[in-house]
Amino acid sequence: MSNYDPQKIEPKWQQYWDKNNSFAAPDKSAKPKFYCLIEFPYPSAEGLHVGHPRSYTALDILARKRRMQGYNVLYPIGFDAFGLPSENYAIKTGIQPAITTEKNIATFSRQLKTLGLSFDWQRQVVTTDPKYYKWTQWIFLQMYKHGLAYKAKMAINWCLSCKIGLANEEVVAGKCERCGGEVEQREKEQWMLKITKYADRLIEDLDTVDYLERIKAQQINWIGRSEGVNLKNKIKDLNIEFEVYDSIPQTFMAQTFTVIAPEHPLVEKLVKGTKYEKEVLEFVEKIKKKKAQNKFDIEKEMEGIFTGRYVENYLGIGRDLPIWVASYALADYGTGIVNCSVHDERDYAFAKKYDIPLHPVLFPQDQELAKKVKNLEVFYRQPDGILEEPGQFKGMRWDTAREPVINYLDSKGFGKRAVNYKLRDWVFSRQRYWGEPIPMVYCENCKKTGASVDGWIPVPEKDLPVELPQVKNYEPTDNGESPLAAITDWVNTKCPICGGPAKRETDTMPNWAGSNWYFLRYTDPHNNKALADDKKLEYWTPVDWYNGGMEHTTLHLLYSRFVYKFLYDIGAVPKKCGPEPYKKRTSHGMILGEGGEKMSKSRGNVINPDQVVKEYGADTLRLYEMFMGPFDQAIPWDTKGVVGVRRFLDRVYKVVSRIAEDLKKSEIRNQNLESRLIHRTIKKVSADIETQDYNTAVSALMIQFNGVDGNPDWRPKIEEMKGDYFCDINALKNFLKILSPFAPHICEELWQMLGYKESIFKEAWPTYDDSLAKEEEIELVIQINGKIRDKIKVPADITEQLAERTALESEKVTKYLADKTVKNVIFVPGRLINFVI
RNA sequence: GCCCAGGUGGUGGAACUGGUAUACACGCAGGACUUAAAAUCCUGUGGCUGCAAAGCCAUGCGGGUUCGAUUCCCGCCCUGGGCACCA
Repeated sequence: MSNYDPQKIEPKWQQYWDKNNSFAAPDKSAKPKFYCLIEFPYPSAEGLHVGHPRSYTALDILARKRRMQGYNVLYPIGFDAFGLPSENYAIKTGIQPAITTEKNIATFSRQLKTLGLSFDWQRQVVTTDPKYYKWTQWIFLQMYKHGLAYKAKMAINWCLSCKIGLANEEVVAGKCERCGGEVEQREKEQWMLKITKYADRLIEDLDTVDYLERIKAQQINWIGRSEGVNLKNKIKDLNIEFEVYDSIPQTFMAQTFTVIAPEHPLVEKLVKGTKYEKEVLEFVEKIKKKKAQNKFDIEKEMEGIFTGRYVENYLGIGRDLPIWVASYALADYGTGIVNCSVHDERDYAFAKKYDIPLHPVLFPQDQELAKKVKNLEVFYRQPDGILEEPGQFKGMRWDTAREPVINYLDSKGFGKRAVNYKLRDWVFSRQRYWGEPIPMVYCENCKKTGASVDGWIPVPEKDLPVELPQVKNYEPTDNGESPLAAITDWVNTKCPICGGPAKRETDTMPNWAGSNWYFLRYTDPHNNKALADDKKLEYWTPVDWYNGGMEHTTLHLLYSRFVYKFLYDIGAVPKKCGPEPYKKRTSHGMILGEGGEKMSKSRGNVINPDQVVKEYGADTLRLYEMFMGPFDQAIPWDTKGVVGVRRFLDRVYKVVSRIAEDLKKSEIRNQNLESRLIHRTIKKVSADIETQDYNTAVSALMIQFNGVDGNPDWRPKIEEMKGDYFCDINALKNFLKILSPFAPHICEELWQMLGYKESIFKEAWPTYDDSLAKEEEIELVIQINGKIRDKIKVPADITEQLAERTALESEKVTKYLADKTVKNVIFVPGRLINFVI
């Protein structure tokens, strides 16, 4: 009898699977298909993190189970390899990002392979491969042709230390998400993608998919749809009309002033040539500077200045509204101008500060409070508040008045229904080297001749990919241009329309560009003619189950849904695939360091998966990560827990290998020991995998092996394993089969020891008999007034009468019931009987 | 402030649809084996009182509904995640 040695058996089975192509997914099969997906990693120099295997193992378990259940399973892997770290490393060392990336991918691949994950490696995709990013560029061109990609001068978030423009999503609490450095606002021409056009569908179609509720909630929140009215306004003494967005127009009669965002282009026109001009423009500059530094505290530093202008006869009610520039007005939401009233908390505070007249029209029932509202002593807005104005809505509640008021404003021509979103269009340019070149050229001549409106011309599809040239200097420039701008050979090109001199776009795409659509490429990774073949897309898409980090909910997950919908609309993805890319989306929790803090190099609490595999084995690592706690929660690493799991596998190996040996020597007899436990375990493990309760699945496997109260009813105990003894081999086989997705190597090994020639993964997933999965005998709890007084062993299907009679025989019960009247008896079949006295 | 999770032993955590709170694992204590240690195996292990039998108290806090509440309702407190001047 040899001891469990994962270092020996794990590489052996990894090679076996590799050699036999065990997990290759054929594009045609009589079996039903199942596509499960994990977020492909960024191949960082640090190598694999213990967080990676948490998600990968979870879906590996699912993939292996589905194969055993008779599905044709696609479980692919690839690398999202564009990104800043490689480029920053290149800046420091001069080593090309392509070289670093290749090295890192090799490391990642090696590490992933030691974990025994059942990926189809032949379908690997790498986003930095020109054969891949050809199609990333192609998608951009389609967006451009359909008017979804456009260039705009934008105030962008500029990270002073990375020297790069950041999307709103990359700015966290006013700091750069990557480096934590200061972010300021800069004006720059940027390529934008019109994701806002899909905002409604991105919300509505969430109803058709099976995502965790919190994921849906977060996406809806992020998109931030708001319904209201755009009200018409005219500036007094100037022939300028404008609209303001109002999402709570019930109180329109209360509006007494207007605020405009400091960055709004209209500000200049308002004050031009007036005595207010100098002061207002100085104020605007001051606020802009403050905003840029993100040192703005709204509460304390709400600031404003009067422009000297008025809205004329607001909605025809005879009131002129003074127009103020206010620090709290946003330039890029609604129209950047707001009509304000006492019934908005911020407006109220602002008006109080600058002594602007207010006019309440909404009052509480409570007379005391109503008086205070009237005297402008408090801010007030409640759903059950009663409207005072205008006359036709007098006496209506604030909440029920909403729709009638909107209809009224609409019918009077004061304004039109409008919808606004918090979601902004997606800034798609980066002034960086290590990304997909944006396939556009600029031709001065074509702009003059009118062949192109703005001079921008898409690179013809036949010339794709626009390959990234090699550069010597990776440092981005302070003027905000990509390092590519310095490669004149590359920048200077011919115009595809007129053939004259033209210049290439030197910005590159953000690193989400490649991950937007990688799951489509897996279906047909080597296609040269299309991003993927229609037939293959139809067969595999949509993804059946996608697991990934919660941190990607508003970034990658939303972006890729958008891009997919676009591809679906233009027919690049066949209609048969449906309008949503992922049927089901789940999310795993982070693995924290042993102290409960985030793992990081600086804290010195990083656990290296290689080390764990070397010391305890991949099966132990896998099983431990599944056992450590609820899959969707953050959990600190605990090396002691790893030891516990390893002990379990040691015992399994010891017992099963011994049984296998003795079977060969005919010292053991196979006998059906009628274990009910195995039925229960199969049921529990099967269900838990589906609901991602991996921790309780592992617990059930441990109970199966150790037995209830340490008495396994299907196998001999170790001390009984001598001479002539019995084992329920069928139960043993089933145990190994349901353990195998969790700990594949040890199960293959033991399976082979038991004398089977084929891989255990060719076996069918075990079934169970539901009637046997139930307990035969139960402990019936006897309660008196809800307090437990005794427990008796009875058959599980005991009737109420019998249960009551048996219970009354208990001494403990009679003691309590003596000289008491039983008022009521509650019987819960299979659980308890409760006497109410 | 708003949205979403969550709060259970010394630790990670378990508990069906309102029905035995603390499964499984770690740790700890004791024992077996050993010259010894490690490993392994066995036993015990929520708290308090008690020699014991037994009893009482325990799922963040305070109420409520119920024969019975970790689970449902109301009001708080705390932790984590997301959003945050969105008119």
